[in-house]
Amino acid sequence: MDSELILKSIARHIALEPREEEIFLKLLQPLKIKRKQFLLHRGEVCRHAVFVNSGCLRGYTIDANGFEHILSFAPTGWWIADMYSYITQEGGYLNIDALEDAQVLQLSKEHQESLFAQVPKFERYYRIITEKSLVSYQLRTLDNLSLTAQDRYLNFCRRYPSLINSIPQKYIASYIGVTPEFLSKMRKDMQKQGLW
Amino acid sequence: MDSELILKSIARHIALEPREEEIFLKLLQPLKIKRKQFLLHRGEVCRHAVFVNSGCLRGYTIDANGFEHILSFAPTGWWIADMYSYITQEGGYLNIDALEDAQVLQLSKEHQESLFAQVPKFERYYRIITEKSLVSYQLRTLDNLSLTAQDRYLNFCRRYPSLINSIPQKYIASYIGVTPEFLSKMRKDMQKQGLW
DNA sequence: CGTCTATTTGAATGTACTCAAAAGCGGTGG
DNA sequence: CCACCGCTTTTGAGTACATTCAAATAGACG
Repeated sequence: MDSELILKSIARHIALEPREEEIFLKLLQPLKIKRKQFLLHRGEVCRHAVFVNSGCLRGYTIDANGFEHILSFAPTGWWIADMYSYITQEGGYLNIDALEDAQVLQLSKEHQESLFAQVPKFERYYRIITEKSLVSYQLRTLDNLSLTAQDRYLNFCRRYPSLINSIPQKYIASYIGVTPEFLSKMRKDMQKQGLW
Repeated sequence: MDSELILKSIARHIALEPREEEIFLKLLQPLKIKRKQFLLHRGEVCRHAVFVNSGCLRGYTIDANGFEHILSFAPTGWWIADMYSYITQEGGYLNIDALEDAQVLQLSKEHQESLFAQVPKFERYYRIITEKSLVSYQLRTLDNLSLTAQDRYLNFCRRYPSLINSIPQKYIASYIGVTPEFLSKMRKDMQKQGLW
């Protein structure tokens, strides 16, 4: 199990003693996922928070007309879960699958509670990363309210530069809330305008 | 200072001893705000998280064309802040003002840290309410990606029934991401269709 | 009661979508 | 190693949802 990345990620927010690191690592369950494989289907209970050691996952819904809408990408170094379901332990609304072969570390809800009991500092860690995630969804909400599709795309490129050339364009369209056809046309226009 | 509501609100997530309640309440600073009065201007540092004891506040941005976009309402019993600014203590992007005369309790960032040091349970409380807030922004993001304006309005009515008849309609339009004119037309259509 | 703000209404416009089809690209097997 | 297949991207024409701008009406607060 490769634990270097996750420990580094945690060290940015709280300081752990070797003993505490050990407690934490023992609660994690490594898992390999192939491209297109599902970690979670809508309606299931999300029993784990998942840290991505390598590869890239996505969380998305399917609407009444059968269209996919991507809520989040989780490239290397990110956490992903159906937060609603993880918190309530009721059936969720997200599908989670892999865009590329991936290696992840899973932390079950029970193990997380056990972790909080043994090493209360982790309450702080998860509070802080939840706060940061909250802020990014707030910014995204404001983007959706105030920006044109073109500006949302430019923002996406600034925020996720590593994804632009590593995932199919249609997923970016789905994330920013336009059709793949329209994103294609926008990009063509942007090239003509020299914005690209 | 009226502390009943905030204590009840906290009791839903963590159990406090009388001593701990006392520590907490001493860190709060009560404040009265009149309608249209600002608690925070964009660019300022958000030094307090604010709990609304009575009245209603809103957080919003103004875009490049001068249009307001409401990120959040905070009716009685809710917290509000410019989370980005509160976390980083750098200049924020939100304006916060009162839609009605309000009474609030302010918790400064410094006092919050002091609270965490004295009563670590509060890490848990703020983690949990941040998680819930995160989920609601995730749902809102999915609504923005997948629903028509009419369905976003219907969702708003289900989620904030108390606001529908207590705040000007144009603020609801701003929150769901349409112009006031269009919301007015939608409502008329919905009445014709008998959806209302 | 008067004034200021919010809401409604209508016509013209624009941004993004739908549907259909062609072109491009990448992986896999022969 | 090339050819084929499936998936992604591009292109185009027609359409729909929502906006803009302007003006009239309604409503709320001092």
